[in-house]
Amino acid sequence: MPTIKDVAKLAGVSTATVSRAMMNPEKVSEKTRLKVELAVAESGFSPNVIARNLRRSESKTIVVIVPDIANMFFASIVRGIQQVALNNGYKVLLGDSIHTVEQAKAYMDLVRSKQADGIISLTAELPMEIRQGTEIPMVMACEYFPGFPIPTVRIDNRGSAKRAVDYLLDIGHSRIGCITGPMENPICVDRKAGYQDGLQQVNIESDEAAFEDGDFSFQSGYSAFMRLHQQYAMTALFCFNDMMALGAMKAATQLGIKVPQDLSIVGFDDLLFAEYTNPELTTIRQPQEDIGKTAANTLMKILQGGKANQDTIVPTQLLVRASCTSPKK
Amino acid sequence: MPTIKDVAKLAGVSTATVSRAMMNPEKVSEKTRLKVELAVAESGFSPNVIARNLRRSESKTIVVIVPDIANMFFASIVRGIQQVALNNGYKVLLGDSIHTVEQAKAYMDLVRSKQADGIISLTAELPMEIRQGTEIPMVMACEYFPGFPIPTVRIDNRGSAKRAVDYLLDIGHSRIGCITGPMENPICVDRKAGYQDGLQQVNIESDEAAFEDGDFSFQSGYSAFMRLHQQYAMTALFCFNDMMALGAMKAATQLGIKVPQDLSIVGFDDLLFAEYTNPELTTIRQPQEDIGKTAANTLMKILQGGKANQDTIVPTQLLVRASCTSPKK
DNA sequence: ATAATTGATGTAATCCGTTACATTTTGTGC
DNA sequence: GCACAAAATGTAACGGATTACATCAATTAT
Repeated sequence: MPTIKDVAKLAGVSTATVSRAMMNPEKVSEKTRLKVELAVAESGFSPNVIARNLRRSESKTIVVIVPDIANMFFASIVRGIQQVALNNGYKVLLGDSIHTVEQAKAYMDLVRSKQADGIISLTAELPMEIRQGTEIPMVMACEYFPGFPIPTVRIDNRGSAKRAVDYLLDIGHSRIGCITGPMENPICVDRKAGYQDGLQQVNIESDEAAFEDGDFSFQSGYSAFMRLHQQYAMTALFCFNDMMALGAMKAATQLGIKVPQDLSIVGFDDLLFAEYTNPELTTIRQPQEDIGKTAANTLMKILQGGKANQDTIVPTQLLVRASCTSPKK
Repeated sequence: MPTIKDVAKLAGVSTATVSRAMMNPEKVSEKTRLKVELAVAESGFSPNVIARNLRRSESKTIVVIVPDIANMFFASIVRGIQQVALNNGYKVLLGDSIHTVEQAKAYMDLVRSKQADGIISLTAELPMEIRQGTEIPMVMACEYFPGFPIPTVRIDNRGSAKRAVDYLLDIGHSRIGCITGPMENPICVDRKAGYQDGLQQVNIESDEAAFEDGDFSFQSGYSAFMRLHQQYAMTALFCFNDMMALGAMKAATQLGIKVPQDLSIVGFDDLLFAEYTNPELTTIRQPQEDIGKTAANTLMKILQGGKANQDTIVPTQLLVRASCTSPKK
């Protein structure tokens, strides 16, 4: 592999001039620029970016921490991040933390060791240290910690959940089951509050028997419904994500409960498959790619030394599809 | 950020000794090792990996090129890769090529510019140059080019497709539609050949009207079935992936065609949701995580200077679920 | 006891661009 | 044609680790 020295020799100039010709073309004369370009082409020179990064002490790389790469919810967000990052000359290192704090910490250390410039975390399962602030340029997306000194990009979880429940109430339901996510997760607390807001508004008392915990997986939705079905008579079900909604739908079908005739189901996220379930799934749409782009833009701003919004809330949308109908009289 | 010099001063030794104490502890005396460790802890030193990489001229990073990160099929493969990479001290840079050769090339350039040591490509949409061999350490997974000098990890597409068709024939079907992928893709050619092998074995003539192309997306499965339904009377359908199978299932349902009573459907891949469709989808299981691990192990071997198997074929499995039944008499 | 070997440590070159500073060239104004 | 400013280019330090080689001390063999 040729180095900048080879190019310099070939072009008959100094390495400094070669560097300038490539980085700040306006700083060299037309003539030498052409000489250099020719020499670059002839030698097939490609700069060693590691050396550049060392000198500049930046890596032009950001790390995205996802708690579970196999969870489809994160895919489109990552794509959004990637687009913005690429446009700004950054690469994206994807880190699957597998829901462990240690892994997340390992990825955060990449910034300390200068291998990455900043982090976008799609999980709140992070080391405690950062609770009291961190020098690491960092943005959280989707998840958050209340009172956390890190910019976030997320949705109005409480309002969105209320929106879903309002819809079910509107079409006549009053006994609405709820499959939550892990309740130590703040966004789940918010969504549960939103669910309760909805009921409260029409003076229905919230019943603890209406809740079952899931962990956002298909499987957990399935088993949560199996439990819920035994403890709570309902005509509608609100799930904290689409995967659990699909799991619940399978469980209901197995139990001979017809969706939507006997049970209306609302999900959350609007994953790609939501339009292809049978029946099609009514859900709260999160603009995943937008969330990714916004988070990436926020991080870019921070990396350029600017101050970023502390919190950006992106809008959601209720998508009414075939999985809901009015309850039978 | 403290550097190795600071640590050296603090420990009262040379930088060389500090470096040795950390990299080859057996090369320094017990006593100095402890001094150094203490100094490292006290100063909070974390080595600048960029500097190390420059000196060593390696980056301990591999790039994974996926054609579409939002396609769930790749998620588990990436996870498998990531596990092996991490165990070997490598980071994973995820590159979404968005089905474009230019993007793929940009990611390949990371190796030339020393930002990455090797590549695992999950797509065959790569620059032509590599057809005649490449110096870049590289492995392809899932996809491949026939007669391509790059190690691959993949399944027996032809045999697996035949297996699916054999099953449908076994349970009594003889008119079997087929939704393919893009036919410029060699794995699609193989699967089509497998389909035809199956029919030929029982002396059924292959009918071009039985085929419709898709592009592996939900949407394309839906529209392909809408077209296919008009041109070919069938009792069973074989789709080249699960997403298209689900799209086709939706189309059939909308047309009043009952699955599996009126139409049996077999997919391909066994994505996570395949068990949760309604009815549950019969499919060919690809061991995605294994494919990822094997590909990563192969690349590791290459990076260590070893010779890797040219091709590794991993086994698939037919998973019989509820989306198939014998045709009505 | 002395030479030879082994082990521990230090010195300084090296990886390859970038960039502050010095120097030379070119250009402008009078 | 001269003085001076501006533009172009060169020289060399620098980033922060690793490592070949040199040096010195301790151990072993003879």
